[in-house]
Amino acid sequence: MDFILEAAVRAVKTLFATDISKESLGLQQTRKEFEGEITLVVFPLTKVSRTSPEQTGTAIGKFLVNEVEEIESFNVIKGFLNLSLKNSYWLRIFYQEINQSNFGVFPSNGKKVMVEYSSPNTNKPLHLGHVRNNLLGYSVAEILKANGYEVIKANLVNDRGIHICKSMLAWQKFGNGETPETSGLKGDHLVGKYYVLFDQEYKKQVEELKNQGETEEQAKKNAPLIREAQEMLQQWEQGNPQVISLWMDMNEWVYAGFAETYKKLDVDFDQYYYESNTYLLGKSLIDEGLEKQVFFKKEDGSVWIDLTADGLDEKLVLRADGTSVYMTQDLGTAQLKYDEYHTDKALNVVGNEQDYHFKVLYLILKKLGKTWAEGLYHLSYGMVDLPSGKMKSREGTVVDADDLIAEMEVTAKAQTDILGKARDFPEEEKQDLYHIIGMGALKYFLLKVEPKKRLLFNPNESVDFQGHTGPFIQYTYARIRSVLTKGNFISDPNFIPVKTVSAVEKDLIIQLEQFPVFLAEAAENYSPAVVANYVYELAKTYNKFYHEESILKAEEETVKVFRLQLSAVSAQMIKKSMNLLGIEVPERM
RNA sequence: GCACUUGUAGCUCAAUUGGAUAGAGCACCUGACUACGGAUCAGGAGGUUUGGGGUUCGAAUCCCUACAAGUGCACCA
Repeated sequence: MDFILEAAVRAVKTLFATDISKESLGLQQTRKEFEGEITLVVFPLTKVSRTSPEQTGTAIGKFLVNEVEEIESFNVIKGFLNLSLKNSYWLRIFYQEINQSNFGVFPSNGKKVMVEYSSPNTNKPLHLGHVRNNLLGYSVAEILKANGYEVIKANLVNDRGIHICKSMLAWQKFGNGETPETSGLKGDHLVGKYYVLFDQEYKKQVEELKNQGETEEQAKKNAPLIREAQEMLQQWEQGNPQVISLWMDMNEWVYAGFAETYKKLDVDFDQYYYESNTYLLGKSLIDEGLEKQVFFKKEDGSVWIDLTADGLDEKLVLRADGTSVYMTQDLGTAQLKYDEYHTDKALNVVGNEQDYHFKVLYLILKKLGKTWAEGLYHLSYGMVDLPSGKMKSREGTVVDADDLIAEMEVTAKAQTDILGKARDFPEEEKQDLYHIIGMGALKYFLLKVEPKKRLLFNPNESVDFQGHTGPFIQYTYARIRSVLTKGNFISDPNFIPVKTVSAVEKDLIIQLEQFPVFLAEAAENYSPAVVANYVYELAKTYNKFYHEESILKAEEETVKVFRLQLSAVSAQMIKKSMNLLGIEVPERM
């Protein structure tokens, strides 16, 4: 559309004797209710034209029709100059851009980005909140890849700390040697069971102590179970062989469980980091900071940074006993990641409860003089809430990831059975289909919302399969595939181009042409929701086209071929967009 | 208490980054198949964009203020 802007600049210079920049002009798609495809907003130009918006628009419109070959006609409504472009222009866009194999493919931009996501604790199975994280991280990584970045997907596993010791201790005390094999439980669920059990037993002890006259605070500190857990953590840090061995066993169970869930979610990682390896790393950075006088030491030996000048607090970066805190560790991990990959950007996909932490983390790194810290970004997303409020794993009010996935497949099967379309599919294809549709519904549901907004999930109302949903888009794809098959479509370079296009066809071409724009916007905003909304609009436009124009019974063979080509490209763009969201599309459903 | 985020139809979400009469889906009502796949399409009804000020030719969007919800403010991670 640059040529229109350039012509408009010339128009302003000729008509009003003023130089303006292209950037100061606003082009937008013409609203559906008006004639035309492209609209120039002329309000800002009335200052230099010194006439009404209507007169200004008309003057520029006349100039453009005369000067620009591709512009067919114009109309002015209020301060909006609506331009209609010639059929030949839209057909050229279709044949020379959209219908080429490299359409929508961004060349490498030579930049490297790491996307850290998932980052689970190893003391309990994944729940709906983690699902949102995983889908977001995966999708953003794919979107960046499609924008020409080299992407490294990383998973920082939180495999150490007091919470793991709680599961370990409960297992030791009450587990009777239970394993995933003997219990038939998925490893992460088995470990999670003991995490819950710990909490239950711990609460009992606290109650007992309170009955004996201790305050709540005292009781929470003095309960034998928590003391034992703390002791276990100390032993872990000292390398006690029994504790380490138990820790390794239970972590293995959890990893096996996670691997299964990741597979079902279809997410993957190029690099794993383990906090048990990285938690000590930050200490050299603490020394560095002390040397540079970015940090200061208090009398008790603890190390702090004063961020009050930046409107934040004083923040502890190293304990008095010399052990590392969360911040120490994350400073170290950030440095480690940079040293290994020298990335231009690095994202942390982490919930918005940690907004403050990352703000501080990035600021500290900048103060330490790490220029690469400019490329760090916290992709913060809202919590997933239930109608009853927040999910709490210890109170059993979580929506478990594995249960949810299974339920989605059951619902997908039920829907498919009602419609009866897959009745004679082979059994294996049916199973695949239920998974594709169920996950399509779930993933689309979670990704169509802007990341930073909180998400309400009602487990009692199953996720929709109609309307603004994943299955709607999948259906559109499957139907196109069906038409292409029936029309014996093979992409043939020796086609005869058509000369005219209908209104819907034009809409569809415009929609398709927008793909790279939205793809770039999705990357800029780190927002899969942009892609989700785009592909929905595209599917809707295609469906309208499908209903209004006959493809296989087109008036002429050339028109039929054109419509098949248009359909084929639409299918490709739908598939491509859905894949960016981590959603598969079925060939039939 | 302080800080950050959010507030749009009954419900779930959009709004080309300040542009036209605020758009979709679900739910509700009315239509469209002797079929290129009805998980679709066409139409109806539904709004003081939380309230109040301000900036602007123009505000859901920017500023101020009040309210509501969420999150954070550990020598936990």
